[in-house]
Amino acid sequence: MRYSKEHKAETRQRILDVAAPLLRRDGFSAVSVDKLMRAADLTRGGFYAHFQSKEQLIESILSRNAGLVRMLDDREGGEAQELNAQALSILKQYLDPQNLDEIIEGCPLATMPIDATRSSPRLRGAYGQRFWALIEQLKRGFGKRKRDEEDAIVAAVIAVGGIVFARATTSVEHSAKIEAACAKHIATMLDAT
Amino acid sequence: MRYSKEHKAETRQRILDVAAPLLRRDGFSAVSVDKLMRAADLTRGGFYAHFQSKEQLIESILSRNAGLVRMLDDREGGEAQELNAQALSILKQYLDPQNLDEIIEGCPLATMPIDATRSSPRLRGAYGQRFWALIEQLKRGFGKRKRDEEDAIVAAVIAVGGIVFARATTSVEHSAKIEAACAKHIATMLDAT
DNA sequence: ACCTTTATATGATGATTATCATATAATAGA
DNA sequence: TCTATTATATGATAATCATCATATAAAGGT
Repeated sequence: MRYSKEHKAETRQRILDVAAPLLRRDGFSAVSVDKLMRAADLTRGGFYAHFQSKEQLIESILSRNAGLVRMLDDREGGEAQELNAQALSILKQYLDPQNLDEIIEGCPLATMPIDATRSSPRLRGAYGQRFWALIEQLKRGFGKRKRDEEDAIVAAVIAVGGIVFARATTSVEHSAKIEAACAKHIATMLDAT
Repeated sequence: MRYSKEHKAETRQRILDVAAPLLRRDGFSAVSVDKLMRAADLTRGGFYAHFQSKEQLIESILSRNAGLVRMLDDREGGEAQELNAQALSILKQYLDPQNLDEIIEGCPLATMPIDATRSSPRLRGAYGQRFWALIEQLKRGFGKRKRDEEDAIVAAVIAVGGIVFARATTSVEHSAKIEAACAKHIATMLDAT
């Protein structure tokens, strides 16, 4: 080997890190291999030494923990009560209008659901697994009632959906109202648990 | 004029009707002018006699009432109580797993939020207005409490978001669970109103 | 210092894109 | 029947796409 042992792995990682936010912002079809490699200070030719195809790159990105799922993953352990409080605090932060462009651009769940819907079963499956991982994480903090899972599903839909729809309008007033209503409703749900 | 007076208007309408489901299913960028005109049994050249640009066609489509908004629009009038019951029944139908591909493919709110997010302010504004129209319609049936609007927002996010995320996975079990949990939660919310 | 192996770059392919200029076809009014 | 006018079709442009074959460059082991 002529390049240092880690060189290729580092480059691969760099491609992933550079491509991920581009794909979230512009969508699967608007980000060409050429663009993303240029963004990583490389040229398109080398891409296929790291990934079999553009689809496989996207799958790698969809399969990583990121955005809201990662935020919840980073919680410390604790009793259900405490996990619940942590989740609530994270969801509030997630739904803070100040983060609409910042944090939120980093969350694949909120930025790629329709891209995933229109993609191959493979990619749709990868997205679905991440969404379900979110639900499982929310369940962790809940009590042992029958409606655990249902409440976790609804909380996930409200949190991520709130971002999706808040982003899909030009009215900052409407955006703020959507986020505030979603945050409040989640707080009510989690408090009542 | 050599063609009958209505001819051109009819053709324009046909283009809109054919293009709308294509755009919802495949997204703004995947539907070329060529494809959509062929689907309307025409050729790409004529397109620009009807629309200034592809963007303007999309704006026309986003501005029409369709999907869930139309379903609620078609309600008969009545007292708040009755409007509320009608809305609940419509939302249940909307969230019925049986309709995931059928009715749902027709709802721009559930199929285009991310396309809108990534588009010009003009298109994002058109989408946002339709989403807010849904919220206004849901408010109609509610009581006069302070939380009217907040509840309507949350109901809208759960209904449309439920469809968005149910569609974004390959697992029919997960899809069904998401839709069921969303339908049940909306029922609880509206009953309590 | 050099050679061999591997990472990246260059150049090319054939397909597809939005848009427009120009050509054709269709028919209402004369 | 003919003509003037308008709706649609054809052909072209320059850009972009994913992918690959081939060329170059980089540096570890000798």
